[in-house]
Amino acid sequence: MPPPALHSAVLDAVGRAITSGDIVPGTPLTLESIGTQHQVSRTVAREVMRMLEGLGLVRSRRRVGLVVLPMAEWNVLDPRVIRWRLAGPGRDEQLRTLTELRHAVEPLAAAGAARHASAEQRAELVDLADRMRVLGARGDLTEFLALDIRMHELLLRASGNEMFGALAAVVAEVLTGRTHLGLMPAAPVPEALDQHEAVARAVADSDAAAAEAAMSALVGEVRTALDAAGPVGEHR
Amino acid sequence: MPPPALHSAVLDAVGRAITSGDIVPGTPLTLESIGTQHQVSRTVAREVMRMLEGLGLVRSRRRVGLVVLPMAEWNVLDPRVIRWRLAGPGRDEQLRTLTELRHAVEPLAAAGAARHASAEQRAELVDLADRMRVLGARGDLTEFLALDIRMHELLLRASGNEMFGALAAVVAEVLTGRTHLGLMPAAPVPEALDQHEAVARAVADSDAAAAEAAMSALVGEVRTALDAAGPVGEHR
DNA sequence: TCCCGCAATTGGTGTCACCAATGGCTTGCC
DNA sequence: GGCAAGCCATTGGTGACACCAATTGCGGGA
Repeated sequence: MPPPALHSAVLDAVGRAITSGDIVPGTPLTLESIGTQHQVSRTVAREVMRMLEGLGLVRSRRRVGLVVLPMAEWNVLDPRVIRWRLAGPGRDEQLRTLTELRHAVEPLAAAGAARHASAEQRAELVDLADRMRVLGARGDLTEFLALDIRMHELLLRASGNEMFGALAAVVAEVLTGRTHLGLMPAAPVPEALDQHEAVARAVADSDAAAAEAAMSALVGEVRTALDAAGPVGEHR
Repeated sequence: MPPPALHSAVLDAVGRAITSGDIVPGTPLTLESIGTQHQVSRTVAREVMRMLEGLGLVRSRRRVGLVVLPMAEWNVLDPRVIRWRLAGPGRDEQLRTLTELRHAVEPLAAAGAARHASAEQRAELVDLADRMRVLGARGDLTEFLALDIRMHELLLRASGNEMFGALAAVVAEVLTGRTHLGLMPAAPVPEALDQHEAVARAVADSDAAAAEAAMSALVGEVRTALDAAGPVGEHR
């Protein structure tokens, strides 16, 4: 329903080219080259450039053009950057680091949710866990994914800390990426279902310590599963 | 040395106005109004708008203009947003949530650094801790701040996880904000110096568990100090 | 030969005028 | 009173322009 939006298409193309490594850091681009390359006017190239600058992918310098920045400067927590990088090479490494981040954040967020969640939120969490079990048994991965995302988003947003809430988009990208990349088993393993239910229950019971432990176990499980499934990115 | 850059000044002004709450979510802006308000052409207003859109502060809709989004949509992890919000009302709440985020992330990052840091990085950490002790005793807050930032950035970047590294800018904003807002004691408390040194030592010794514990204690200290210092934002 | 300084070139920065598309709002018909 | 059609404000996109800073390369002097 939103019209294709020209500049966002160009942004996507250039963003992918940079994050995938097709354009090496240090390479200078020009508005002219972007414009002609994507059949687009100078003005929209400028807007795209501003957005890329906001994502930390490039820096604009006079007389020199847009220099592509090294990865250390990238806004690797921005959902767009995550999506691009999950689609390119190094997605295993990407999933590893993101899962580690989840391991740091989500247990504390679950504990926070156990303390601060509203009655409606607690009820929805339990309901979600139940429906996940049903859908998991049926093997409907896309619907399961939607519930999974919803549950983690709910937990992060109910944590009483907007910083955790801001990471909901990150987790959503990770989950969808993991599913679409075929890294999920055909049917969710029973442990995962149990752990989701344990988290929901602990939050519903306002048991912060239990919620934190359950969430920690859940993400830890994901971590070992990732290590077992795709140890492709052997580095050093 | 970078020229003042016109659009970034406008971005700053509008960003501050939104994050401070002067412009309530739902309010429609127009490029025209932004342009005339800041004596700037429509084109640069458009670029500013694109950046604000990237920060999740506004969404642009045809025929309506730019609608200011609710706080839940904001990119609260972006350093610019953090700086703006730390300068406005609600900075206590802001510091609380950011410190909680640090509590989640920095201990794990320290553990990672103990495993992955290079020899140079380990040496610099120990050196930084030593110099912090010297400067702390002398009471030079601004120099101390620089070392503090450097140390935390080093730890996050050496963690072996770029996601943690991306939070270095966030931590830097928190530390500078805390100092410039006068929330630091005239001279750093001895405990803080000890804990920084303990972290540096543990990382140098490749003792991940000790590094994690020391960092957890350090951030925990900050947390209780904040609670004690400024319980202004009594909410519920 | 080497270094310093000056000047030309290049490409971002900012402005302007214009047209296309769209969607909220109003008007008017049924 | 409800619904449909058309108006028009406002963004989306293009092209051309003046301006200025920094890079680069040329030339002259030591």
